[in-house]
Amino acid sequence: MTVTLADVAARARVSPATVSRVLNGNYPVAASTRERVLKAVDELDYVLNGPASSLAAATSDLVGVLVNDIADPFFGIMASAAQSAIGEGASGRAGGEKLAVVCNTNGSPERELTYLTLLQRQRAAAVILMGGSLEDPEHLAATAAKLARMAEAGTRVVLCGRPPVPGDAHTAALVFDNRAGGRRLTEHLLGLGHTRIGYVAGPADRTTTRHRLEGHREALAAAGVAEGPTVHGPYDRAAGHAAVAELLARDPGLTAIVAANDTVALGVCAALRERGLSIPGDVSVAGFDDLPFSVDAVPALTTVRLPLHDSGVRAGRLAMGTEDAPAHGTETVPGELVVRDSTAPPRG
Amino acid sequence: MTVTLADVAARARVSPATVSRVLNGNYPVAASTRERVLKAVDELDYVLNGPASSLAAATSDLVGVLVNDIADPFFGIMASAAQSAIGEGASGRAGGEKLAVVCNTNGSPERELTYLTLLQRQRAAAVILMGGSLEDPEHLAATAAKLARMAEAGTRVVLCGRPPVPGDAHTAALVFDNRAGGRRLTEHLLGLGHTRIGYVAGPADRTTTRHRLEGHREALAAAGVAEGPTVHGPYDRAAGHAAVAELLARDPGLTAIVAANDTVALGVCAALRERGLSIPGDVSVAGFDDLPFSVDAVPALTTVRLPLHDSGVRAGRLAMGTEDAPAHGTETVPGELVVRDSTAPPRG
DNA sequence: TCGCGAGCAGAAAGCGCTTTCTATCCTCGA
DNA sequence: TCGAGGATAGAAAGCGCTTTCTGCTCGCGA
Repeated sequence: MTVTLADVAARARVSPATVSRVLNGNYPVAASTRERVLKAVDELDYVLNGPASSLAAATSDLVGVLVNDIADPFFGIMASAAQSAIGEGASGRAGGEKLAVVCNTNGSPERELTYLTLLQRQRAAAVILMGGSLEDPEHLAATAAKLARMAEAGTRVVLCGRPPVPGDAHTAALVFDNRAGGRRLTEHLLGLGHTRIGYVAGPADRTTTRHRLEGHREALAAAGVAEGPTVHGPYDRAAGHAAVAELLARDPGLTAIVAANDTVALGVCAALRERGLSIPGDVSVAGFDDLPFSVDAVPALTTVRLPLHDSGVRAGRLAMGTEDAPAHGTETVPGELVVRDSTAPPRG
Repeated sequence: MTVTLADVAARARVSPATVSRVLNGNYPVAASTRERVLKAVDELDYVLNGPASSLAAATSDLVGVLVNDIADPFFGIMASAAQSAIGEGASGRAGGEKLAVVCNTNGSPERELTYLTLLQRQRAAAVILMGGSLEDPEHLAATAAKLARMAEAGTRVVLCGRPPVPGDAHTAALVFDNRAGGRRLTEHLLGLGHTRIGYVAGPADRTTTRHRLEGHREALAAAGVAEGPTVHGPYDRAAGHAAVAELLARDPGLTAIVAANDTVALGVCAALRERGLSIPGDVSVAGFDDLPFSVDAVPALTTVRLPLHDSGVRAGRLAMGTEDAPAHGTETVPGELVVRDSTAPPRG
């Protein structure tokens, strides 16, 4: 029925052990023997049985990449970068081939845990968690426990764009400096002369949301400017679109709106236009992340650029063990303010 | 060290067989026994060993989703939809949990084959291939052979947005009617009065590219209008941006440009604006796919909407066996022309 | 010439689970 | 009261691979 190692061994007139060694290339095998084995493999069209080999070797070549929303380019870009870094890691020696798989949690804590368990079942070689996490203490604890357990079992754990787990010093973490980015963005607006600034935030219980918002407030406080209206919602266009009505209702004199991210900002822009307000003439708008489409928006979006691709690549390397973990386990990745056409001094 | 089935069995004072049956829920176990086992599982924090169980059962709970570019929302949306459909499939009986993993091929045939092999190694329960494929005969044959082999071994194979493999009647296929979509889009432009239409196509050797282009040409031929300049390039913004110069150089009198997809269209729009040309005043622009940002572009993009989400969900269900395959294995999924502000009658 | 170690191949013991086949215990119906 | 048969639980044989431990064969120095 299916071809097994033993079949190959028989055909090559060697023992199964030898075939295994040829395939894994971690034990000396005479060139002539190797050749004979390889020929048999080829002739029989043999495919290694992954589960069997993982079982025997007690390791697997799976690397899990967990993202909150795979349809969001924010995650897509990071995941793609990580995946390519992981794929490249393979190019070296035989057997180094890792299967990077991305799992979509949809921001749901249960799914996150489910995927983690499934990955744990598979004895994944590494796991990368991308993007902000929920701040629910219970879920945080559950996740931390699970990750600790996995790390203990030899799975490398990497955090990318998510704050490090408090107690744990063993997982490498690349965290985006959302707070500083948020601060800088608002400082830019304040510098332009805005004093009535609305804020469309992400879901209230996410780290990313909180940090960006805190940065915003820091800037406001430092300048002695009162905080404007804030609305929470998901990280999508519809949320931005819907938020505008509420923001304007709460303060019709708003001259600027900061959005949770670029996607939300696009929604804000659309809603503003529908109301006949010009950008940045009537209202300035700013986003976050600098996603690819942001430069093409009209007007082009002022935003904070995050090194999504680079971080993804580094996360992938960390997962492969190709790159050393940052000094204290955690490295803060700064964002860069990108000023474009959607922000300008307030009218008058 | 690690907790095994036997440990749980010992603690629950039953045989390993019984524990296995409780966990898989496919054999009658007395309620009291089950409870005892579950308690032991919980107390010991036992996690099933995936490889071992896959080996013994000769199946696994992995479902592979291959996409060309995970950073592209076109794929992100489909993959996300498929993944949620696959996750839901689990909700029923215990043990139905499948791990949907998305693999990024970057449009590279080698990587596609590599991932397929890796999935084959893992004895994946199903594989979904998303998006157009390369038209290289050799690669096509290699892929077809591999898929046939996998199907034979019990892996369900689903194609989504990719033409069916010629010889094979066993794999379900959802194919987008790119040709009809392309035709309709160009008919719309012709109806508006355009006769000098440029085309920014995708990579020359992809099915998606060819079908859309053929539809375009059909419309042109039917109307007796001569074909305008065509430029090939990747499916990204930069390609659209770069193509404009060449298109205009070849025919400075162009009144409309059709892009391979919305992302490319965005690049076209940006380049047009940089040259001081207005849209649709000077040049009409049309895209394809109706990605989320297209409605927010200024002007909003005329495009062809593909039911990306729905198709993804259906592909997921097909992979789970939750939905019956279409009658002849293949189903053609139509696109819908969406007319927005980026197209208008040519000036004068 | 003999012995020793390097170099290579094989034997065999699992890895942790599933599943068939068996054994046991009841519960009924006659 | 006895036997048949349903309902559960256990024993044990693998699933296909990796890897340790052994064993053999040479080549070379003494």
